[in-house]
Amino acid sequence: MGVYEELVARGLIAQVTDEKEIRELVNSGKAVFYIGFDPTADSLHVGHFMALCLMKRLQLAGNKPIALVGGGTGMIGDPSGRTDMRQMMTKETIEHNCECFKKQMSKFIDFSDGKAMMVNNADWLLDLNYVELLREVGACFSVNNMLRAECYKQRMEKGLSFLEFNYMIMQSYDFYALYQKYGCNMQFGGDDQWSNMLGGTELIRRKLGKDAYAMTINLLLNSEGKKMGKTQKGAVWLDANKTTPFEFYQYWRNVDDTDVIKCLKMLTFLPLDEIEKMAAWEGSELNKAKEILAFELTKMIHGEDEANKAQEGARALFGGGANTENMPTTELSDDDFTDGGITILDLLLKCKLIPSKGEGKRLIQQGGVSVDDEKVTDMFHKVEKAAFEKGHVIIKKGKKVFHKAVL
RNA sequence: GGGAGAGUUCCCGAGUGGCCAAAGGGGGCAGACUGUAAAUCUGUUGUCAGUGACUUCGGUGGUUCGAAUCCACCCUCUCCCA
Repeated sequence: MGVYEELVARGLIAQVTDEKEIRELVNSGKAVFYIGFDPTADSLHVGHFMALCLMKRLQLAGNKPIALVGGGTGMIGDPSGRTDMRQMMTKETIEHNCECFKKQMSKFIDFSDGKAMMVNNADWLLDLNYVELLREVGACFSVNNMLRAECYKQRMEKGLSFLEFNYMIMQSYDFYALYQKYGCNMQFGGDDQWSNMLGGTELIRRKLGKDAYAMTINLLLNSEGKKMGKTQKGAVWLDANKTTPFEFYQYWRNVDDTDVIKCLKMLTFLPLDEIEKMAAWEGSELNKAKEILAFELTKMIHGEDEANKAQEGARALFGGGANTENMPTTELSDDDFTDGGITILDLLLKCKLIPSKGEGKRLIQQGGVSVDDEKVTDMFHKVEKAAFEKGHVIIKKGKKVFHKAVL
């Protein structure tokens, strides 16, 4: 089985421009491909991770990846699939984010000995001259076609500014530039990028008379059709400071039954036949598969040590015993105490477990708070300093959120 | 440039002088049931020292005892015409 077949079997491939050509190119390790990442935040998230995995898989098969950081396209903002305009970012933010991306990427992809490259499209996009650009590529784009692009559909109703409309041209130009500079003959991206990518192949064909290919990856959607890797707090980040390894582990440990196998296939490097065996598991047995998924992913991103810690921590907490070692922790100082104690509401607030006292009261009234395994029923409850004699106090919010407060 | 319409709480969306911290839905949070799952059911969902006070209906002023609601100006967006 070649890489291409494996990608198909894992459910990663969404659309391709020319299946036969691409299969041959990829399987023979002759592809020089790029994936673009726009610096919309200071950390990569799960969606990016999937793209990086794909890069890795292809690299292992002998193909050469180019990771493109969108220092230039980030100045425009991609309107694909969005209903409103992106907030414009300052140059400084973009540059900062690019740096963060670079660091994270080099953890996954081997950039040594020219096995892979990292480029920034700011290097060529920012120097473009408007009139020259129009004369060079403007004639190659049909506004009629662009307006028909699926990814702008929503924006045709709510409004699309000229700024964002140009995003497709910038991305197409990237592909065109990379083709000429580095012989990049293929582009990968999320399925929402399809029209932008076609813009690039079209441009290369028209300007250079050469064929280039595009392939999109299925977006990681859960059974309800929503993008995975998002929580109510925002994205699940790869940066340990933004999403702790434990939180990261828990996110995957808690995916829906219906999504486990799909995630294993799409995100992990476990052999397909192993995953197929897990697919036969039923009922609560699936919990084992979820543990494997959570462990594998945490290992890839935060290393084996962190993955072990997260797993042990989770097992201990949910298994009954209290392993407090890797729990999120808040340090309290003497100032937080009055008359030798701290009220439960202040304590929750201090640990950032509640955004307001009103919410804290509700939690307590509904029986969602425990301190050292004792349910708190009184909203004026005071935690005495004596409770900290052993060094810490364990607060449980709801069923799954544990927090340690130390003095 | 001319004309029409819209902007409400996390999101969608009712409300058109006092009974409005603002219907309904979604989402979130908590409880029950479970497998740290889903589905379902229940409660809850502006802030605070909670029989009360304070801030919130695009912005700024105004009318009024009283404004999300009326008036003026401004900003943003959509649609039609050029």
